[in-house]
Amino acid sequence: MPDDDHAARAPRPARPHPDGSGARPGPVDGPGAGDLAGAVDLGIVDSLAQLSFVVQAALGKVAAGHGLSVIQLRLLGVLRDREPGMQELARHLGLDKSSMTGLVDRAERRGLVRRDPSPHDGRAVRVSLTEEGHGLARELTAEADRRILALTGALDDAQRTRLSVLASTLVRGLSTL
Amino acid sequence: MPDDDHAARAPRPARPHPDGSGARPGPVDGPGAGDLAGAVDLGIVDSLAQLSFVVQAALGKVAAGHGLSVIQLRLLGVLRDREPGMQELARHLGLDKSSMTGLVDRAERRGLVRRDPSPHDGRAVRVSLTEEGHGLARELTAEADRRILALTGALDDAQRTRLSVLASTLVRGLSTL
DNA sequence: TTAATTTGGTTCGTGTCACGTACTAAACCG
DNA sequence: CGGTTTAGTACGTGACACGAACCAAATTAA
Repeated sequence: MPDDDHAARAPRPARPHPDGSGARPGPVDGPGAGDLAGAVDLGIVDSLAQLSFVVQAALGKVAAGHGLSVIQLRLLGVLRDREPGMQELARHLGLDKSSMTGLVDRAERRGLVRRDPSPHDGRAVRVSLTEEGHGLARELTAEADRRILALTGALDDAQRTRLSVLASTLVRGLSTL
Repeated sequence: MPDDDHAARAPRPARPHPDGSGARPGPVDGPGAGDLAGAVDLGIVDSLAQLSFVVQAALGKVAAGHGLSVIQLRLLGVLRDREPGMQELARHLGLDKSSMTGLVDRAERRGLVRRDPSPHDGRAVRVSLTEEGHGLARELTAEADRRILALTGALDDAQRTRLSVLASTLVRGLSTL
């Protein structure tokens, strides 16, 4: 097989799907947004939902290629430039602290991550990447770049840039609440 | 915390995060894309990755609000305008057929979904929404609309439309491979 | 300083999700 | 008719996530 599926694990919608269909009446889609010439517009909601599934699927494949889950990939990503405690890690990933134990346990068992006692706080732990973890993180980053870039194949450079700026603006707008 | 979160259940990164950080050196980011005036541009890869997590988180909260997972929400979404067999359902969701049994079992147990024998094929099953399932699907759709729309708060109408068109184009470009 | 409380982490039990393998039965092919 | 595909299920395994309970160090209060 070329590259696509079969690698398998983690969600990957062969056929995209927002939270459902794809050919639907269009719920909110405010004003008469769409129906330009031959342009497609699923509406902001469906388009973003579908896009998110597509991107997640891409990340899932990258991770699966190395026997990892998306959450493990995220973990490595966070640790690339940080050395947080379990609590902080949980906040970064949006998980409960009790979920972190197992997550880090599994990563540690694979030799990707290390747990060191915090110098300042007797209870705390500092989680960091091992050498192997760093290497893998680099690979994953590169592959994710390639895969996600490939997804934008239908766009020309100008469109890609616009999309990037819009998405960045949106995301920034949230974190800067 | 500002935001809201706490609703809780199912994956939901309160703080966005692509595959990791957020303040990173920027891996591939091709040419000298970013750094326009005051504009932010995380690069196409990071922006899409982060966006996907944000959207997924939003969908996760919608689902969690009704005691569902994202995948269950997707299931209901697919079934809104379809009455597929287990196999076809698996294709739509990008899952293995063996995963479907449990997924549908749980949905059925909650009274959201029904399994009827196919009239034409003695082995096959037709999965469909119950009345309750339809009602819930409608609610979820409406809430997802609201939530995702809210995410785009940092964008004006023109930007929202552009984002929608670009995302649609990207997604369409994939399904039309 | 001691007592009470907050904070960082782990443990445990439960439920969901997804996989792969194995298996039954109906449908199809030759 | 016999052999093969096809639709679904059953079973065992492992990852993931949660909440509640718990310990120990750290911080605050009395």
